[in-house]
Amino acid sequence: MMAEKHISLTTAEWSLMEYLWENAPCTGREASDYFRELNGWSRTTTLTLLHRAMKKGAVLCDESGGINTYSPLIAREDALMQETEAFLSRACKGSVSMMMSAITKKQELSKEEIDELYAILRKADADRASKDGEVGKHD
Amino acid sequence: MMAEKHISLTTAEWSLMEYLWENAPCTGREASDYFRELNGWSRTTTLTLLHRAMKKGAVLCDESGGINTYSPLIAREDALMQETEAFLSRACKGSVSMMMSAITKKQELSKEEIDELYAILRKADADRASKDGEVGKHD
DNA sequence: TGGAATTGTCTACGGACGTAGTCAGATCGG
DNA sequence: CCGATCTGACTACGTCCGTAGACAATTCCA
Repeated sequence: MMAEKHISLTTAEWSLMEYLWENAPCTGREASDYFRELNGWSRTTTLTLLHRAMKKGAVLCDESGGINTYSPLIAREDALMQETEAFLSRACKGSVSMMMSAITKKQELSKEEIDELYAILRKADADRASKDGEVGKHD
Repeated sequence: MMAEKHISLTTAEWSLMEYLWENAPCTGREASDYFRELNGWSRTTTLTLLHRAMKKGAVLCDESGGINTYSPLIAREDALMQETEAFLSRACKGSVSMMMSAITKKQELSKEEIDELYAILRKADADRASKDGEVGKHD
C-alpha cells in the first residue's frame, strides 16, 4: 500500500476540501462561485487554493475535457485523522483525555452528543478488548 | 472580569508555553538552555519566541531585577480551550463526536484512557443534567 | 576600572498563507 | 471567422512563522 503522505491542510484549504468532498468533481467556476458567495473570495483566490491543494496532493485535476474539473484526492477521514494527531501532539501532549476535558469544560454538550460519545467509546473499548483478546465490558 | 482575548499559539509557542507553565518564572537563559537541549534552538530563537509571545499577551516579562524573568500570562486551560475550539470548527464542523470518532479510529486508546474518558463524560453528563434541573445559578 | 562574559534588542530571510490582479490562450455566439 | 467571454497559469504582496546573526547594553571578575 502506498505510504499515506502527511498532508496538512490550512484553514482555507479545509474550507475548499469540504466543498470538494460534498460536490464531487466540480469545475473551477462552480467552486469559485460557491466561495464568492460564502466568503467573498475572488475567482482567482479559489483557483489558487485549488492549485496549491493540487501541489500538496490533496486535489486531483482532470484536464481531459475542455474545462478542468477538480476532485479530492484524500479522504476527509484521513485529513481529519492527520489534523487530529497534529492537534493532540501540539496542544495536549498527545493526551486524548486532556483534550476531552477541555472540550467538556468549554462547550455545553447536548444529551445527544454525550450519548454519541458514549457509543463511540464503547466501540473503541470493544475494539481494544477484542484485539487484546480480553473481554472488556463497560456501560 | 476582563474579556479573555483570543490568543492563538503556534506550534513553537506551545512548546515555549509548556515550559513556562511548568517552570514558573524563569530567565531567558534558563529557557534558552532548555530549548537548546530539547530542540537545538539558538539562544536568540528562544528569546524571539518569548518576545512574540509577550506581544501576543501570552507571556509576561518582569524587568525589575537585573535579569528579566518570564511567566505565562494565560492559563494552559484557556489556551487549550481556544485551540480546541479552533480545531473543532476548522476540521470537524464543530462536532465533538466527529472528532472523537476520528481519534478512536486513529489511535489505539489504552484501557486507562478509555476509563478516563468515561469519567469525563459522566461528569459532563451530570453537569448538564443538574443545570437543566436547577436553573438560575450563575456567578 | 577595564576587559570578558552575559543579556537583550533589532534586523533578516526563506517559506507558507490569504488574497488577488494580469494577461494569454481556449471557447462560444453570431 | 471574429470579437466577447471564460478559463487557467503566472506573478505579487503583506503577514506570520521558524530560525538566527549582529551588535549594543549591562553585569561581573580580577
